[in-house]
Amino acid sequence: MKNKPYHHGELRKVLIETGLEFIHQYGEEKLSLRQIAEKCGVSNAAPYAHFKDKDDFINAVQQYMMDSFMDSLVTCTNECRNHSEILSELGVCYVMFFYRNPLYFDFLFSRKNIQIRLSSDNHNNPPFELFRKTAEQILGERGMSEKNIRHKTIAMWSLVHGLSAISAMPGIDVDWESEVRDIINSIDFSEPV
Amino acid sequence: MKNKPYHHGELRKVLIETGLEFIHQYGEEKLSLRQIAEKCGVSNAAPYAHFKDKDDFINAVQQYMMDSFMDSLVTCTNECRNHSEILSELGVCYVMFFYRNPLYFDFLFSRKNIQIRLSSDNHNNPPFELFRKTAEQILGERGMSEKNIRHKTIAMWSLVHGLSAISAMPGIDVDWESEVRDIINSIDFSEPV
DNA sequence: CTATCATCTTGACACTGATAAGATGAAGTA
DNA sequence: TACTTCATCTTATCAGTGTCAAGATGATAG
Repeated sequence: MKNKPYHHGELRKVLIETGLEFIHQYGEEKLSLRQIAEKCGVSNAAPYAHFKDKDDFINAVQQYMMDSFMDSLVTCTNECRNHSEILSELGVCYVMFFYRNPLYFDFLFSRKNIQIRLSSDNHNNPPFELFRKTAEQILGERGMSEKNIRHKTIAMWSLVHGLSAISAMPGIDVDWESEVRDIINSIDFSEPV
Repeated sequence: MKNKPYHHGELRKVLIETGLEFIHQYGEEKLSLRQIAEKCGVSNAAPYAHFKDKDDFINAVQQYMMDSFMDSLVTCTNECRNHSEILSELGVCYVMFFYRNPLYFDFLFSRKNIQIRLSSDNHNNPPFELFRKTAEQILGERGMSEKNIRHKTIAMWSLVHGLSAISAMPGIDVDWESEVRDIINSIDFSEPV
């Protein structure tokens, strides 16, 4: 039980977690590095020992959040027993994550943040990569052409991503999860046109 | 040719247009009201005669941008000659708007901005409303059930909205428009499952 | 010609991100 | 033990921001 030791010990980690909690409640645009530092009981300049600037800090928080998002997606695919439903289950998991954490959506996918994470061929987007791999496997087993697989994959991810955007908007309080499942299942992705 | 008259004349309009141009180039998060005022040749407090605060200004710019976005969508539906293709053409128009103006996407649809525009039943979203009306008309003509229409409509809008999110990401330089058309057409929205 | 009042300027305030200079103390070295 | 080193943290300071109060301007109406 330390009583304010001069060296915090795990300040970097605590700063990130405090920032994450703050964004969960108030959103990125309200975040001030000085306030986060104060909440952690350190001076305003302390964070600069661990982060180059505010963008660097925001980036670290985003990395942290992206990891937790990816964890829930991977867990979902591992737990899914019915192989044929894995794509739609992955989609529901994706959407519900942002239904539960609406303020995360803008933060994770805003152009300002994502341009750090996307390479020039836009294939360095972790959730999209997971989708792509899963979809290619499922659809490939059914003998779909490569071009068709690509289109279906992008379509499936776009649908899910767009549903997430809706889920992150204010004022949705119906039984959204079951409707999301119905919507995703209402589109047949498995057959070529 | 006025030489700096004390009263600008149409400052409000010029501020909005300057803000729009700035966001087009640099994005919302870089925007400073003082800089916009300086670009317009007025003092830092001048905007406060026309806007309550920065949020109010941002909101006005967003309204302006939303109107121009809606204009291009409505024009698209009016110009579409082939009735059966109207939905997919509307989708392509939607997506390509953000392909041409990537920084507009976050600005128009970020939770921070959109919560001003969405009522509690989330049916006050102009582009979604246009989609809904169009889809209900097209799909209704084919005798689809009401529930199915709702699901297909949300699915179609989600797909298009998600594709827009991709289009607004950096590093997409292939022949995106034709691929977007293929992707949208690869999904059959007209038949119930 | 005068009064009104929206519009604009000046000057100030608190807050922010950022940096420099110095204080602290943990960990290694003699 | 005593000394050195160096990442970590504090204090002080800077420029830039949103915002407001007080006052200057001048278009417009009476």
